[in-house]
Amino acid sequence: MDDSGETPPRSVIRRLSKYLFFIRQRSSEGSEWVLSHEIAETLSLTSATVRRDLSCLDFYGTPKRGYRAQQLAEALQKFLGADEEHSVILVGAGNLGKALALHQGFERHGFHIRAIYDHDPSVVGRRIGHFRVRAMSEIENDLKEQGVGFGVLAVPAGAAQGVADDLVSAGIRGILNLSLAHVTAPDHVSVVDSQVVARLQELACVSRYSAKEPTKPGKRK
Amino acid sequence: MDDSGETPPRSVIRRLSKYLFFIRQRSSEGSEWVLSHEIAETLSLTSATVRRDLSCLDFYGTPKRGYRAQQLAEALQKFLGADEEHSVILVGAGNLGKALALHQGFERHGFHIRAIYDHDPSVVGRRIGHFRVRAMSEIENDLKEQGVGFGVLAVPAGAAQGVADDLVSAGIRGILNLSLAHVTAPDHVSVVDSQVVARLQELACVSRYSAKEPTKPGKRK
DNA sequence: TAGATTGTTAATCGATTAACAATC
DNA sequence: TAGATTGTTAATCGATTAACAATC
Repeated sequence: MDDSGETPPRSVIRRLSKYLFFIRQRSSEGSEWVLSHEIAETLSLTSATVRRDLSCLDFYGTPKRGYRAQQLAEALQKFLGADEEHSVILVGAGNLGKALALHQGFERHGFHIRAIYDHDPSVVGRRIGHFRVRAMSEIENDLKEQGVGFGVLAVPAGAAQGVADDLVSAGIRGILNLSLAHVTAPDHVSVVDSQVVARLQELACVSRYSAKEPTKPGKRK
Repeated sequence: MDDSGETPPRSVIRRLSKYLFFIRQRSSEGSEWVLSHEIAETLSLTSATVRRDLSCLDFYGTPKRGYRAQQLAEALQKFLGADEEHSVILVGAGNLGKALALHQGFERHGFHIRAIYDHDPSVVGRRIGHFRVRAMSEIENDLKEQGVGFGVLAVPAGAAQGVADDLVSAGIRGILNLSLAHVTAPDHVSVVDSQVVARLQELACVSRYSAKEPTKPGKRK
């Protein structure tokens, strides 16, 4: 059943994105139908989890046939907002910020970088791709004029919370935090973390422990 | 008590990294002691979670004083392997791979990039910083000679699983997957995901739903 | 000592999964 | 129809947290 109104947990949202990715692929290969246990096997899950996750959607499968791939993809896109265009501003024009600005991945998924900002006066005005780095002080006005959605924090850890506060008071809708600092915001502004180095550290730690337990049948896939 | 031998869940490992980050900061500011509820408040957790997490360590606090910052930092470093140097190879010399190679963050946390590989013959041999891109076919020998630890997948989604398989058979210890594809590996090789665009999608989805529920006292911080 | 914080147990909460009636 | 898969309930599992004895 459709629990409209209830925010699904992040774990579910994350899986739904993966389902969408897989189903688009299957659909482009010409499959008309997809089964819950096919999705599950591909993504190392159980079919019960897949069916339960899909029950968030206002879309139903057909016993014995499965889910219509094309239509399921559309329902997922709509639910996730993956069919919409989003505006993004990038704060921090260091190596990381530059890389993101030049990386095609954002555009390809509907996230359009509207501007890049930096604190450092000697960086303001420089070119990065087709952008010219703007001063932090311009954020507030820019957002007012353009009604921008999300802010990406590619600044040093020490500066992250301060910048986040500025973005919040400028009316940002959500923050993607790439710094190692913990960033908080009021309830109406979501914060999502994405730190490559932190994931590497996690990998190093996980692998050191799994190496210690020789060949215990693995719980962690 | 110290559960040595038990692999701690990834959620705990992730938090422990954050504790380490915070405690180093506190320590560098001159604090001799840290309290569980200080850590908790800073990171939006409860003090019970912090104390329970820290009980994985072979290190104990002192009732009424808290934890010695310097020593707790050392215990965390040792537990997480954050005091060790790690070798990493990078597969994929596109925009993302280039950015990581030039980004100082890896080095600064003890992850040394040993080599960069690419599938495309027209890219092999090119310079990226002080690296020269190597051919995929050289991975196996290189790993044998140098005993490399972790592989970072910065390749297109369609190529990810294939490259992962190659890394596994070459004896890699763990894989950091930056592609949108789901990647699997045998139990003894851990896979950790880190996809910036996926986190942006998550943010867009979360914020769209939190916007709908007007001012219900927020569960999600 | 009195008061506060730790380490840990037991209770709660939420997420995953097994199982099965409904159904094509 | 017989067989297979969905949607959903109930059971299980694991993670978080409240609560408190131990202790400095």
